[in-house]
Amino acid sequence: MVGRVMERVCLTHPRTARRNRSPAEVGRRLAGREVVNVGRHGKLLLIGLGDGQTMVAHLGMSGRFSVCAAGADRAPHTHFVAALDDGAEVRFIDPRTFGFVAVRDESEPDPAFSRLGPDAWLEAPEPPALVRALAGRVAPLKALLLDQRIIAGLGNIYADEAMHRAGIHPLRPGGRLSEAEARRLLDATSAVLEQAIDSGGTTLGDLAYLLPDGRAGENFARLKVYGREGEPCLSCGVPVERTAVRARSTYFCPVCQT
DNA sequence: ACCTCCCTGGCC
DNA sequence: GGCCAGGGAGGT
Repeated sequence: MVGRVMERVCLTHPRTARRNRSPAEVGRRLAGREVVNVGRHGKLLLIGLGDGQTMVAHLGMSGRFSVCAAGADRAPHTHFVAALDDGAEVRFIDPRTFGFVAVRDESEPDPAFSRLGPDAWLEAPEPPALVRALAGRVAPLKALLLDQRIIAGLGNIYADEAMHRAGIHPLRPGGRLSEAEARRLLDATSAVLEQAIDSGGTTLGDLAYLLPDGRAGENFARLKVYGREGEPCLSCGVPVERTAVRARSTYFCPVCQT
């Protein structure tokens, strides 16, 4: 993708372009730009365009990117299409429109983009730093793991998986995590993400998430607790339980996680 | 620091 | 026909 030029860019849905003034503005500012580098911070995809410009995208709940031939059939809910100079098209498909595609200039920083904590995969904190970040917090650890200002990149599935792997209960007050537990949690986070990445990500039954070539990720079969309410814990055999934290389903083993 | 809302497909 | 899924913003 690096070195490709987005010759024509078309956005149609106002919600997909909501981080800028209009779909037309995003299209206009991206058209003709070359992809200089591709990065990521937490759940934000960062496409460097040079000259202080960055294309920023978030998949939200149901968004996915597709890279295909320019003439290929267009899936429903295709809200962004960029025609590249090699004949391919990059498309953003997002039924629920929780995702977005934006363009920003470094000279006009958006506060919403600058509050992210360290990336969970690329720059995970050391245990003492995590303990400090959680000090005094009484909110359940699960809620704090979903707070992108503390650690960026964990969503509902991987937060549950990491806490299970670390043997820590999701309702534990965040401030009551020892340094040893913080180390276990960070090691677990790293292992859970590595496995998910190696597996191509977690495609659920709704097929909302797919790889850019259309294949499904294989990580669903490797989940230990998420979506397994009532099924035996793979470590101890006790039924996995489900509760709600901040209106998010939270799966855990009542025996393995303390 | 918490609650509500946004949005659609799939499912009961 | 109504409910559920959930990342993040905004309001209280």
